[in-house]
Amino acid sequence: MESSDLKNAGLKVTLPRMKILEFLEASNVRHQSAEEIYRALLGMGEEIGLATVYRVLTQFESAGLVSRHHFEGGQAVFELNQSGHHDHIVCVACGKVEEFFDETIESQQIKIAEDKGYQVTDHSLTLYGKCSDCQKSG
Amino acid sequence: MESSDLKNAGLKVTLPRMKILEFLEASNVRHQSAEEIYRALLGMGEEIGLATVYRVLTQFESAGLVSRHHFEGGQAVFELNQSGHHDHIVCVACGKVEEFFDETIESQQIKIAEDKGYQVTDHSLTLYGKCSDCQKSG
DNA sequence: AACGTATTTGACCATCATAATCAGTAGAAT
DNA sequence: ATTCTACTGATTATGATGGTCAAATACGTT
Repeated sequence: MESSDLKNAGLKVTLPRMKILEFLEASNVRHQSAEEIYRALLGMGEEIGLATVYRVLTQFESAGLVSRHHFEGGQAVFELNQSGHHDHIVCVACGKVEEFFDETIESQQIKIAEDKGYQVTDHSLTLYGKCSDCQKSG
Repeated sequence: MESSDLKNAGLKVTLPRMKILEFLEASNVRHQSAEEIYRALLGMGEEIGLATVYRVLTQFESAGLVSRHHFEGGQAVFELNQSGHHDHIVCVACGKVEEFFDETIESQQIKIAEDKGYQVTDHSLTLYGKCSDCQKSG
């Protein structure tokens, strides 16, 4: 149930927040920009403002419900935090985003940081390349 | 000599380009935003426009002379491509940026991409954490 | 269920980083 | 030196996102 997610996150249960959360959960596209989410909701006949979408997504991020990624290109994309941590591989031709998790890389990152005296709080790893489909067609 | 760098890159040798390249080579700060570079040049008494700095840095990037990084925070930072490829670790407290290169991570990235059928063209890996100095003081 | 208050919303404007325009200027080829 | 074209710089435009504020709404209390 989504409303409990919102309550657990310390957010008042409001219509726009519910709509956005429901949309993210129902959508089969995992990485979407604020603008895309906004347009999708408009297209579904929902009355919502773009500013609200930005605000709510930022609140969701602070609450740990979503993650914000800055791939190449202007807009940030948001994804629901349902599975655990993972990194991304982005097709530079079609924009498709896939996820992966690699224990070797994860532990190596920690080790590197420790060697340099850093306490890691976060990291971002994104691979860019051409997916198999785009290699054939392009 | 810098002018040959510009010629090799297919760029006409002009005063602003020389000034920016010289500045980057002379500076002991390796990662700087367009605005920072602009202000530094102004401070040195150079007459240059901000638009030119942005334009030239973008040209340098296309020519492979510099790399552009989007760490957290609004502006992109630029760095001269003098050493080979490396990744970054950024202190979230003081903003200090260090560089590292790890063969294990590099090869593992290629392997992951290949397993998924991707042809890697690029990647970006940035670790965020607290450096040893900032751990002590805060 | 109705009320009251503090939060939230949405329309609009502000801002920030960066790109585009365009008239004037400066490289470089003749 | 002249001419042609690419470059520069001031300004304006743009696109993503945050701030403002009056109107609307959620939710604890009666």
